[in-house]
Amino acid sequence: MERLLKDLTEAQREAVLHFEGPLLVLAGPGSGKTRVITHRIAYLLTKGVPAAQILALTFTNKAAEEMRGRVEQLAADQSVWLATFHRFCARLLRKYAPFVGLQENYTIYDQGDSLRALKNVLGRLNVDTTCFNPETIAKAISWAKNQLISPRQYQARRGHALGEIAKRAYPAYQDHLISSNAADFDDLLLHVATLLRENPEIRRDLDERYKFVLVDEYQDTNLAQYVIVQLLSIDHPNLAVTGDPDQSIYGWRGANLNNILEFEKDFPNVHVVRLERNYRSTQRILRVAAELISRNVLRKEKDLYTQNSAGPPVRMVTYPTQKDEAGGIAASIAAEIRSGRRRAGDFAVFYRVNALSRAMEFALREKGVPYQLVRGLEFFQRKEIKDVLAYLQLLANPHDEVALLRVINTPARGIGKTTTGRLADYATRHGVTMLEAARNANQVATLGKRPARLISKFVAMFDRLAEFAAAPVEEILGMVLTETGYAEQWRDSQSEEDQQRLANIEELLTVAREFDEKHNGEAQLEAFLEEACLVNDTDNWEVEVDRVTLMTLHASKGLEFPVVFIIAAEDGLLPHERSRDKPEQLEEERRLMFVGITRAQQELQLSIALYRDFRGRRKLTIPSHFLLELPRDEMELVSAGTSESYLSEPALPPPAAAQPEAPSRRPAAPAVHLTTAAELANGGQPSPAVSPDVFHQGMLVRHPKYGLGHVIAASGSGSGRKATVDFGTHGGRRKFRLADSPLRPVKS
DNA sequence: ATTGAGAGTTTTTTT
DNA sequence: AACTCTCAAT
Repeated sequence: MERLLKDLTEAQREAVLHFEGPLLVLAGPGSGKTRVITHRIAYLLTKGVPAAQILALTFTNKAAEEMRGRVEQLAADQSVWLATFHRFCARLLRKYAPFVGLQENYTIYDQGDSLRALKNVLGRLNVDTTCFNPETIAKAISWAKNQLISPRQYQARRGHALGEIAKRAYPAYQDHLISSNAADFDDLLLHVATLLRENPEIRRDLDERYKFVLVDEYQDTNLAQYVIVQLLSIDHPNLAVTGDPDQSIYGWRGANLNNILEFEKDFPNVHVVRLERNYRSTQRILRVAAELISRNVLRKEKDLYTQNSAGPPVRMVTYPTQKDEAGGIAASIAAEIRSGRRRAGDFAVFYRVNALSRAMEFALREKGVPYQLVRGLEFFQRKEIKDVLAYLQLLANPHDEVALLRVINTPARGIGKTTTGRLADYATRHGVTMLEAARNANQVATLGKRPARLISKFVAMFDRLAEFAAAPVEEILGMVLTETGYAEQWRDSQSEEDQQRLANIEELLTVAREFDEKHNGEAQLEAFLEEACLVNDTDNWEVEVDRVTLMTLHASKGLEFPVVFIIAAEDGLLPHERSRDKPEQLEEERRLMFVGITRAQQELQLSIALYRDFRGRRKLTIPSHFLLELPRDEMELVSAGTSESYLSEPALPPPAAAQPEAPSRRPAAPAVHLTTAAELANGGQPSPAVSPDVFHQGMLVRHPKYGLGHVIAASGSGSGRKATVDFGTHGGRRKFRLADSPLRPVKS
């Protein structure tokens, strides 16, 4: 107990020591929020609350993982259920699926799958998609689900064309999901909310079971999540939520700020703790942040303060072009590293949209500064991965229509749109699944001889696969690849992309093996698929690695860095042009900038470029309105000169000790891109020479200046051997005389 | 049924 | 600039 409380401040202790009854912790940025949650869990455990009665919900796997780690340190061997909302719901639904019209082996559709399903439905409904694309309709349906509006309840607002379409599409889409025994992301929450609402005895059981519910980032909850935690906290109203209204940046995903603003109305006897002291940033940074956020109207006043030092002024830099911006930042980072004052891992660069990362990447590469690029969805969204996983989906759940349609002609086996359309008709008319329809291909009158034969062949192959459905995941995957010959189409290909696809499939096999090992081979196929779609590549981001971090402002939430650069603080980007019309959206953009600013511990630089190339054109920019709202007395305004000065900055020398290469899980197309130590060696000692003959077509190679590339072609021998190498976006294609080139093979 | 050229899009994306 | 989707030709 002593140990638990010793490092806590008065306010933090107050939150930790709160035992029963509702608790609201309003925690400003850098105020030790995670610490409060983890310590509170540990405290509950020492008070004798069984671990099984504690449920802690987060929004990201990363947050859940981090908390798990910290709780384990405080109270080892106590398995508290710490999960994301979606994972918690997914598990619960495995048990209670029949109550909402699903079976236990239901499939989870990710965004891509659900869009596919919607498109199928729209096609069958003959909906005119000229005015509204499927994405827009999907958004409308998703919105309805987040509002817990069922297909039957859905009403279009008068004269709203989109609403009229959604009113037709939503019920059909939902029927389609149910008959496919599938749930989309929104359903995971919607179904659980419905389950709890409509089954009082189940609700009571679960309320009893999870006596202590904790929710992190409560400001980001949507109505469905709100209802779920409320319903779990009626008999045992020990709901403890933490959050910061000023850091709500997911309104566009249905998050409702009122959930946290009105928590006190929901639980009149709530105990409120405010954590306003900041332990992260300098006074100046905090003041800039506070000043900015004070412009928001829809907000609870908060008093942010810190006893940290004042720190240097916040820099506000104007560059001539985006190239100068990227080059200037890269140069100053390189200079700081060279002087030994900072390490690469101390820096982060944030931007509003992913497209802005390009120039930054290029500049860092040029200066030899190692970086990691964090991007949202990547690996599990790739076509080749989704294709292969679709086979597993269908094995786990034969009702899954999206999976069947994806798989039936992949790789191409001559079963086209017309044929699948006829199968679908047959399935609807006879009330069977499409797989069953395919099984009866011979009886489908509309089908010709050849298509029927091809389909039967496919079904036969699928049945052979089905025999392995209970095997370890890696084995199933192996069988899928063998039986379908899916990977063969690329095996002999010369193109770099195809080789990447192969590497990605290899990587999937590795992921499967790791999964099997973790679960002693006892794992369920569904669990693997659940992981595949509920996991995000951002989870792969590594704190430890000594590299500059590049990420969107959204991705930066919850992190901190000694030095932060926010680039492109320009009108149309920050605030984003699509947020300009509505005041509440504008406020969200302001919160987004607030989040970015408050990530900085010691130094902060905001910047704009006078000219920016975007979507293929160069435009004269307008500085962000937000910049006018910052206190000038805390800032230093800099107008950076022309590009010449940056270009003459020398590149970084190679690091003293070669750093061990970070374990990049996805070698071919990592979501977290890591420049390697060798890429750093710009002008450094050459690595030991290799014979030109070891290079061959398809090989992954590394060049000190251009980074990783693939050998497209290689010919000749000995000192005359030449190769063409593709370095992707930044280096392009280049030819080398191998004997004289600094190219080195990369073992993969 | 497959392929390729042209047209149309374009935020953020915890799950 | 880069990507996806559609439609028309093969």
